[in-house]
Amino acid sequence: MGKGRAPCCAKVGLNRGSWTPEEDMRLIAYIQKYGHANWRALPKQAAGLLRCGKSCRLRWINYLRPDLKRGNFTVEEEETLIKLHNMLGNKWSKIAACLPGRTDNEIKNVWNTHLKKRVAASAGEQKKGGAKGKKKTTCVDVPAPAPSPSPSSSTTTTTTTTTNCSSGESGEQSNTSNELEFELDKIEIPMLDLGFDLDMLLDTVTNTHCPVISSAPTSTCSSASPPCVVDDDTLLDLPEIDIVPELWSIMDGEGACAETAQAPWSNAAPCHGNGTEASAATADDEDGKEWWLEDLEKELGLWGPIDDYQHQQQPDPQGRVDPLSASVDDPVSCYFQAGPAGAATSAVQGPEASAVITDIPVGP
DNA sequence: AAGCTCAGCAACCGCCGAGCA
DNA sequence: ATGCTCGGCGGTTGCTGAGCT
Repeated sequence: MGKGRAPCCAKVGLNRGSWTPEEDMRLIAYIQKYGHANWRALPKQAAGLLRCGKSCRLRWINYLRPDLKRGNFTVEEEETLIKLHNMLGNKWSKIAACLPGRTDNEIKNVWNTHLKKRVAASAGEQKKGGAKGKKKTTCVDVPAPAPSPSPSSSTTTTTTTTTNCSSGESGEQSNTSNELEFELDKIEIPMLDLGFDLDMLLDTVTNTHCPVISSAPTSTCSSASPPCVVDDDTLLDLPEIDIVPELWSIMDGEGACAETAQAPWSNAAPCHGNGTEASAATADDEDGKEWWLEDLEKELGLWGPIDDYQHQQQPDPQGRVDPLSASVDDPVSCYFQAGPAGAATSAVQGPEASAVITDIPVGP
């Protein structure tokens, strides 16, 4: 199957590399309005979004999705990840299904950068002077077969994780669902603040559908969940992105979404990494609904007073200028130049204040 | 202060399975 | 039954910033 498949996109004329805030906003705006039933058609329909569908999908799933957690992994999450990896191997999507708000890419990165070493160290300690010359790149990274339950009796530290340094992928792939259930049954996973138990995990792993996610106020638009169903009326079964209505006014130019969409999940702001800025944001936001946009703006470096933002747009020592600054003809760029926070605030105060933005073409 | 190294992360690449005509 | 399209997954790459010399 799938042989002779054409590239997902013609690589000519499409942007590559890092996403610009403008592209992010276009993607968000489009998905908010039309959903993402067809990733490949999305860039064509979202005028001005010169990205291949795959790229859009990845960007959405890994970065723009509103139900993403941001910030460092908690200790519980790390331990959960370690144990799940021990059971599942490099099945990042399945692991991600059990870590709400975390993406497979993020998990993969965390594993490769942090946990792999930690587990390696733990395994080294456990072996107590055993073979010390482990090859960093091959050991640990190899998916470990489901270990014997005995080491898992300890519940707290990562030393319970066994590391299989055999080469190849012999182990993990052999796990059947039944075997997995068997193993899962015996392993206590510290999902203390994740709010779900082993049964739920079991369901997650066997069904590739995480009840934790689905039970959350957000929809199940994680990378491991079924695709959102798009209906022309309801558009999609994904959480309404809580872009401030003013932004929609700005984007649409016609105030199509001017009425505040009280998203059901809006009160359940995802866990921000360090809570401090989140709490500050929500404190400033009386409705508690603008956290996500604020967070996104912060992530995009767009957050802050206009002066600050404009200051950011100064050429760096290498003389590089943010592309947004260079494309002042683009109304979207103008919007970002002015700073979305300021623009949004202005929009609240008066539509004419944000009149610089007339339209972001997000429709087909 | 400058250069170098390394860790972290976002994005890309290629393959696979499912679904459909 | 076959071939194609599409979404999804896992591995890898490359950029960037922080830390070190």
